[in-house]
Amino acid sequence: MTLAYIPDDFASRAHLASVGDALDRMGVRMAFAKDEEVYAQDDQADFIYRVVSGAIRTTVLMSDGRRQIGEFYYPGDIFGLEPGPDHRFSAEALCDGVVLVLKRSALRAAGADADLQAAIWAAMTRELERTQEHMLLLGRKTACEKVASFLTDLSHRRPGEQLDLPMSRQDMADYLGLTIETVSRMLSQLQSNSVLEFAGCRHVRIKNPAALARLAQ
Amino acid sequence: MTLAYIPDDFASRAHLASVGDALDRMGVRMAFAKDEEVYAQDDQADFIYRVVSGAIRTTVLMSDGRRQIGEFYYPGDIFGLEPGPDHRFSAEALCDGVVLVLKRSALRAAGADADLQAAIWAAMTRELERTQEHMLLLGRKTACEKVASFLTDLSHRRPGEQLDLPMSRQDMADYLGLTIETVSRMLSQLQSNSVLEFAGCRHVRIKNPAALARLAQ
DNA sequence: CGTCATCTTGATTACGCTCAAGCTCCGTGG
DNA sequence: CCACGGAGCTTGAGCGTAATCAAGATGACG
Repeated sequence: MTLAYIPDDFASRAHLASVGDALDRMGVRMAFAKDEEVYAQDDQADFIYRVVSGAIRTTVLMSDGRRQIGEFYYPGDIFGLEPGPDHRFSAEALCDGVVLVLKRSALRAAGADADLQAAIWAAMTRELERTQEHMLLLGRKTACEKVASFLTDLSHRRPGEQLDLPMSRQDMADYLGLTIETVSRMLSQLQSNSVLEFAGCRHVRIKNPAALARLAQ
Repeated sequence: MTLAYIPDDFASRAHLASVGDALDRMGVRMAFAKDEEVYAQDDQADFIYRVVSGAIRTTVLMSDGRRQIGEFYYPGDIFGLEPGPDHRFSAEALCDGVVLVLKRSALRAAGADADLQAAIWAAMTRELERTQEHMLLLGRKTACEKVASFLTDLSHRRPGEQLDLPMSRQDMADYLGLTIETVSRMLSQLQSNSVLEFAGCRHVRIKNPAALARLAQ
């Protein structure tokens, strides 16, 4: 990890935070290389983070190496919010990117910046909603529904003509509770059904969003 | 649902909340019958709840009837905490029981009751930790590991010589992302391996907690 | 004591996993 | 610019775990 940018009057600005995007003004920009760790499991949860560019995954490991991905985060998303004192998941960069980092104590010291507090509260809300939706997916959906749900969700979070996938098939598999082979098969099947069209394995166009949403249940 | 107990000077006491258990003094006791709904999916999340007796499950349904149970709550547990404006899951009584209910606005009006705030924060922390552990279970554990994890967890939350299960096999299955048949088979297997001993299908004794914990991974 | 929901057990099926080749694509260096 | 190499992806064959379908057994309650 390398410091990409530190505001020159970081400390003195803290108390001025009141309007607009406090994170932008108070935070420190840090660049992360692909697969670099932003924070580790059991680290103290002293900071909050926002993705500037690139993408982030949060993961938990079992002793035998089985892995579960908790969530993917894209530019604009806030992550690292945990009410407890330490992180239960680790966070890593999916690809090279930049993250804005803000110490929680600085946040408290700055007092009630209404906008920032609202943004954090909104992020916690989204976080919980997504986690609960993820539990339903893991517990009760079929492989096809899982993959369709994943793509539908991603397309809503990253609108655009073409969807590009910053994560590997292994990352998708560990997010969906599947194997890479099953993920690959489902994607191939969706392509042969004319729901998707791939232009290289990391670039998809959703040809039939309605059908995809239907398959996602 | 029936009102079981309303403090006679409910309103006047609110501003006195400062030490001890504010929930006890400010909350309203309500009795729920087995399978009765405490709150519904998409209800406004205006209240927080604490189990006094009995047990509660939170559930989410798919359109075709598939069900996922988010969590079980036992006496002393706080539930219904959601940062968003409405509930994503519904909550129902597993068996007849009593729940203490406190309106959030009353909570805010009462100001900073340090003990209560700390209890709520601790509950949110536990909630998130449990949810993340639950995701790992749903996504990456085998049927046997799921059942063993469930019993190990339950035994820690409800210590005692004998463990009694307030939920049906269907509830366990919907919590673990399995079918009732698989749950039943795993329990039978654990009994034949002398890890468990049943005295009726709702009462278990854990004969070998170490083995159970090992199977839970 | 009888009835019915709930739970257990058995037989069979199927979905997704494992193991095993190939293939693609991308970066690298000649 | 193209050949090479290798990680990551796809596809195939066979298997295994858990689901489904189908009887029975248990036990709670009137």
